[in-house]
Formats: sequence, C-alpha cells, structure tokens
Amino acid sequence: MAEGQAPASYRNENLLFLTDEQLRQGIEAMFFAYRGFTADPDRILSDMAYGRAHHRAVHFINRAPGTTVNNLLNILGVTKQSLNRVLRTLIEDGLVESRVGKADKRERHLYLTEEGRALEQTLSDAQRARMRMAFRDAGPDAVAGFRRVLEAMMDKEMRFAYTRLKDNTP
Amino acid sequence: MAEGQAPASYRNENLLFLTDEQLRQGIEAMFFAYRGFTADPDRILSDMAYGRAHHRAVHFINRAPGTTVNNLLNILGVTKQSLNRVLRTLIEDGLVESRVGKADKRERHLYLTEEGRALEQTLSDAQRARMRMAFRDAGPDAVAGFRRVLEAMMDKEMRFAYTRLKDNTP
DNA sequence: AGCATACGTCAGTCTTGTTGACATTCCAAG
DNA sequence: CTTGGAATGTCAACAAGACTGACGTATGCT
Repeated sequence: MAEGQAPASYRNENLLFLTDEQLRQGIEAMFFAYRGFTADPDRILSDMAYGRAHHRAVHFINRAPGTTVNNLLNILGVTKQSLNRVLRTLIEDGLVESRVGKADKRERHLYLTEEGRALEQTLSDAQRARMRMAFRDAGPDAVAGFRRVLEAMMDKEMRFAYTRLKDNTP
Repeated sequence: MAEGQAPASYRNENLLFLTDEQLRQGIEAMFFAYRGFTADPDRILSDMAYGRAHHRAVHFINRAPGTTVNNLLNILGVTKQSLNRVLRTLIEDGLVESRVGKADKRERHLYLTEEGRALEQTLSDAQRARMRMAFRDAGPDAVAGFRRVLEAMMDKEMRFAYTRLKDNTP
C-alpha cells in the first residue's frame, strides 16, 4: 500500500515530521478499525441479553481470575454502579461467581463459572479470528509497529494496567 | 519493547504463527488505546451539550463538505434516526448548514459553518496532538505497520469508505 | 400515474454510562 | 473499646445514544 508514493513520514535528525493529513488518516483508521474490532462479538451478543459491557467484564475476569470489583473498575474505567449492573446480571445468570474476600470481607473476588468460560471462549474466538487475519495480512513487522503505536496512544495509567496484564501471563 | 525476548511472531514458509496470547494482547492493546484515542475530545465535549456522536458527525462533514445525509449515514454506520437527532441539534445551534441539493432536491448537502469549523478544529487539534505523540514515540516504521494492521482489521465496506476518504484528500 | 428514493419525525425500547444515597466492613485514633 | 472516617459494594433514578417501526413529504424515474 502506497509503495511507490512519497513516504508517509520521514526522519530528520531524529525528529519525525507529520502532516495533519497523515494524522487525520491515522484517526480515521482507528475509527473504522475499532468498528471491525467489536463487530463480531457484538453480533454474537445481540442474540443474547448481553452487550459490549458484559463482554469486557467477562474478558477481564477470565484474564485475571479472583480480581476484585475495584480492580476491575480501574481497568474498565467506568463507575462502580455501571459495572455493578452488568456484574449483577452475569452473576444471576450463573456466568460469574462472586466470593467474599477472606482477608478483607468488603472485597468481592470474581471468577467465571464453567458457563462463563464458555461464553468468553465463544466471544474471544470470534475476536481473535479477526485479529489473526489482520496480523497475517499485515505481517510480523507491521504487528510490532501496531503494538508500539497503540501503547504510545494509551493514557499512562492504562499503559500500566496493560503492561501488568501482559506480563502476568507470559 | 520486548527487544531481548523471543519474537512475538515468526514467519515460516510465508506462514505466520500467532499464539492466542499474542492475539489477546493485541485485543487488549486495541481496547486501552481506543480509550486514550477518544479521551481528549470527550473531555472537551463533556463541557458542552455535545457528545462523541456530534464529534463524529462534525469530523466527517469537515472531511467531505457537501456530503449528503445518506452518505454520512453509511460512513458512520448508524440509523438515520440516530444521526438525525445529532444533526438537528448541530443545525439548530448553527454549527452545520443543510442545503437542498441542486441536481436532486431530495438530498441535503451538509456543510460546517464558521462556528462548526471552529469546534472541529478544537476537537481534532486535541486528537491529533495525541496521535502525533504516539507516532513520534513509535517511529515511522511502526506507524506504517499500525496503519497496515488497522486497514486489515476493517470490515470490507469500511475499508472502501476509508480508502475513498484517504485518496480524495492527497 | 405509480413506484422508488431521500429525508425528517414521532414514539418506544435497550444498553450503558452518570450521580446520589445508603449499607457494610475495616482500621486507626482517641 | 469505641467511634468516626475510609473503602467497598448495592439500590434507585436519570441521560445519552443507539435501535426498531411507522408514517409523512418531496422528489425522481419509468
């Protein structure tokens, strides 16, 4: 893509010049790609009584079993009331189990049930399939660049959360 | 990043192998980065009576002045009722002008007013600033990879829309 | 003349975010 | 030991922004 054209950006004395047009294309790429990114799980969820918020909760509980509500709150970046509604339905439906903390009884530790793991699997299978295709199409060097840019785009606290998750599962 | 570790992916006879873990990290990177991506405009908009939906409309009207409602509908991927609510407030507030089509009087062509352009500028300045930082941090090769992966992640129709926008503004 | 298209609007619902108020639990200072 | 503040989680009410469905109007095309 754009192989024979002028380079989209160039270095000069270690300084990178970027036109507004290049940046705007990056912005639009992000917008359109995120739509694709969420499309497959959204389609699956729309058949059930769940939405994207449930997907996110299930994803991160699966990723860090036993996490507390507060922990999840920080990762998801929503209010506890908003998360609670989602969590309540998931618990009622038997997808998530909430255990009172041993050391601190105020805390609730969250786990996926067998059924919860099944849903997580279905959703992440779909999402991974798209990601795999995109990674294959683009090639390993592009994937490395993709990750580097995304990490640089995160808010600092989110970069911490991301790195922590990444490193806890090697 | 991950310079001294095992490669995140490798080629073998032109076939790219990707572990579920690598894909999941890509998924999480996408999630956290998108939050950062929308954070700055969202902050600005929360002070006004507008939201992310208004930002998107203003962005694409600015990008393709004179675009029709139907066109915008396809780009944004929402229903006309949903877009109409947003558009109505923008027109009432004098940020967007709607002109009856000359050739086809059924169509409405959309333009930003002076005030609309000012808002667009404010929002996109903030968003571009973050994108510029990310691009600078990551470097030009990473940026190329970033774009390649995002394009591969889009739905086909959105890739068309994206490419059309991109090529119309060289 | 008749059907299709583009747009606007009204009404109702759903998801997911918000604030505010409140209950429970923990901990530390008096 | 008690008590008050902080942390954690729950309930209730509301708003933004998406959706569907139905309908009306103006226009275009055959």
